[in-house]
Amino acid sequence: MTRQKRAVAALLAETDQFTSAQELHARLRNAGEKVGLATVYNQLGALVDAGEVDSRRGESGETLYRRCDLVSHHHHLICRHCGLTVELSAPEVETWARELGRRNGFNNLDHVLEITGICDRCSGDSQ
Amino acid sequence: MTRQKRAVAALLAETDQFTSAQELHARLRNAGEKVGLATVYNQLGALVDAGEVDSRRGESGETLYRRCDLVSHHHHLICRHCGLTVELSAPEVETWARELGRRNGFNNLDHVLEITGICDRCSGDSQ
DNA sequence: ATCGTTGCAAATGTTTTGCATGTCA
DNA sequence: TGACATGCAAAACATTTGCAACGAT
Repeated sequence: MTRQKRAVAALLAETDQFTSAQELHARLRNAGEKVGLATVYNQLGALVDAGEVDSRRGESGETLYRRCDLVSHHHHLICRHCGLTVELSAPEVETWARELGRRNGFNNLDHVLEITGICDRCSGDSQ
Repeated sequence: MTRQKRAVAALLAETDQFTSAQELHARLRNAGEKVGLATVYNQLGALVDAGEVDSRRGESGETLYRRCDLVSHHHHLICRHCGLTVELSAPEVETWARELGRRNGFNNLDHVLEITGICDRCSGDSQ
């Protein structure tokens, strides 16, 4: 358990939006933490493998990371404006996806579902 | 309407798996077509904007392209082994996603759903 | 002391861009 | 001809890797 490991974990714990490795690294640097970019990538990869962090690809191609609130399989509802993220359980969709895959002759099914929109806070604002 | 434009469109027409720009370019070259990589990217971008081609990000980070069969909003069921792709309409999921977003105070909802699995052909094979 | 972690710098791979050239209409 | 498409080479990114120095236990 190194200082860098702790720093990355701590930053993720207080961030509830999907964030790129580059940005997390920049924030750590700004906060005075001396952490290498490669280490940030390393840690994020490890945390994803450990199931403690979710990752997804942003539109611009970078990988975005966020700590997991739900332990089990879940989906995200994400505000396109401010990045606010709500984690969703969706049993109906799970069943539906598995069933539909099976009906098409597929095994070993998995799926990714992501809902995006503008949250009420951002809709309300003049933003 | 240039020769290159036609070549890219023709290749996409006869390809029904998601394919990277790099690979499409390589195939065009192998087929004797003289097309620049930048032009392939250009064309693919234009076709995506025109709604004639779907794009998604592969696991390794590149963008994959495939001609659209369905004009309207739809989803994909993709074989992780051979890349076989089935286009799906899923009204239940559309409604569900919109409703769930609204219930969380989101407007302007959109979503992405992708189901992956191993198709029967690939399951059957020793592959 | 040992062994995994770190972090720089360089490599990798994809996509974009600048700009001179070619080509369609 | 005149505007736009092309395509090379170089730039711009995100990410990975090699490897020597470092630090936790």
